[in-house]
Amino acid sequence: MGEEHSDPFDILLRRLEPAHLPDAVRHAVRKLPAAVRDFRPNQDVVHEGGPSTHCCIVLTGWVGCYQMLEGRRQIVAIHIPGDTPDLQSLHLPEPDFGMQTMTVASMAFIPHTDIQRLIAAFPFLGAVLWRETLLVAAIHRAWMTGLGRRNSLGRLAHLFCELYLRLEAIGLADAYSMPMPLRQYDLADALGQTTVHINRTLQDMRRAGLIELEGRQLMIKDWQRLVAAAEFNPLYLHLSPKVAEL
Amino acid sequence: MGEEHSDPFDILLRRLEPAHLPDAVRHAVRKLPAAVRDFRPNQDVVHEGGPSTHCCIVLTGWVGCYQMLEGRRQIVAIHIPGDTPDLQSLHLPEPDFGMQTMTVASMAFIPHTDIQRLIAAFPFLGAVLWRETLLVAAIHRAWMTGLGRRNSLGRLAHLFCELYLRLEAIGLADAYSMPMPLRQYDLADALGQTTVHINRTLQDMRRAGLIELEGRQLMIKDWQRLVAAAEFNPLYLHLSPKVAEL
DNA sequence: CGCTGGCTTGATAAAGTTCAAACGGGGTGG
DNA sequence: CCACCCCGTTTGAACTTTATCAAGCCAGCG
Repeated sequence: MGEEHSDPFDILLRRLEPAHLPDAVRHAVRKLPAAVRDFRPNQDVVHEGGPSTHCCIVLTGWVGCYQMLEGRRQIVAIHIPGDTPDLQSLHLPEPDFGMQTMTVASMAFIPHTDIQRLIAAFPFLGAVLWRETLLVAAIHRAWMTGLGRRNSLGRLAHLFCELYLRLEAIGLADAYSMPMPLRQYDLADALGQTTVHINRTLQDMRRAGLIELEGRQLMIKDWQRLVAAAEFNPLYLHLSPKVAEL
Repeated sequence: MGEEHSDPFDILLRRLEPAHLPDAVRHAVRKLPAAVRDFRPNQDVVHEGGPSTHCCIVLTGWVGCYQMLEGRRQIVAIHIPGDTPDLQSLHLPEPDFGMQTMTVASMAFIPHTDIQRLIAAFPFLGAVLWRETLLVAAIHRAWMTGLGRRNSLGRLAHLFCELYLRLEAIGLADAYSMPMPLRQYDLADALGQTTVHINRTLQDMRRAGLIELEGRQLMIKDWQRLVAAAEFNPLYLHLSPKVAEL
């Protein structure tokens, strides 16, 4: 992984590319002050408690947002490079969830004040960031439907379909092959089940020839049947139209 | 219910009161063109398919947002008067969910173009509406955690706590008594369970002295124990501080 | 070589679903 | 005014899915 020390905003701007930000905005974004921090896996991303003062961008690695109940964890979002997991803190500074790395990861932190200033100067950027938060909410809704109405296999299948398309959109997956750094207990906590049951369902999926999964790499063996098993409709991801190809 | 024919924006502005919109903005909002429509219960709120061109405001009654899977429904949001269920359509015009009235209801519809114009003129209004969509997402997260990690009683208890506070905030509930127009099958579809099971759990809650529920009216008999059973933390609703009183 | 973290297996229990039928109250039409 | 019907609720019994508990496995690493 020849990780060249590039501008931390490359990945964000790539993510926002479909919005066709004007050059002026792109340049202004690049001038934002970003504090980059590196994390180990399973490390909490803490803002020293209290109201948030920064937003973060995932540069590399995967990050999960979660809520805790007595002894139980629910992962409410999984973020990949280019994502902005806590943009909501701009207007809801009191966080309602925690963030945790799922892998080795690096993140950039940008003060709210600077983002606000930029939005004031470029209202279009505000709209683009607003849209980002709406996409997160759309994914939340799809997850709710999975948690409420899909069985174990459907939930796993749906998550794999979603993550494949999201990774593919940023160039981190291709040819039905993708990284899958999540542990079985992460999958369990994202899908509202136990590790044991996830393990058994994964075996079912392998036996059914839907997927191959080993060494942190997931291969989708039969996209059509996986989509069918998931009752997956990519609409909610609002990706560029070329997804229709699949 | 002496339903005076008042300005459709009263309820919205009341909802947004904590934001302290300047008078100029309030007046501009009131001048927005609003088409008011009345609905029967269980009626779909259709935008004639295709991309949305309007946003709606719930004026009276309750409205649910839902996603369908083969033969199964998941309610992903419940909206009460003053709520704006599809603000997200401003930036994600392709809807990823349907809307359905849960009661007799009336709604106001406002063209995107007019809202966009107003946001351009008053960026502060844009921020306030953005925040509204973030609140919806925060509620989504709380629901996910319930769907994934709470048992039947916890889910019902949590929903009742949430709805009580939301209704109380707009003056539609008081003294631990609130309207509960949702049918048991609505509760089931919101909480990812079956009507039969919801029915049995409701009986448990009554027997435990947590609630009284009859004639579409819910009385919370023991707020403290209901909160405990729900593991309810009102933070995510971002209501005014006086909620701390409870 | 022995630990550790994550994966796998088995047996048992609990929570929730399914199917089917009955109940009950409010509204309607004869 | 009564009978009926409809919609939502309630009940029962059998069944599935998923959780729980506990132990074993296995590969990579220090």
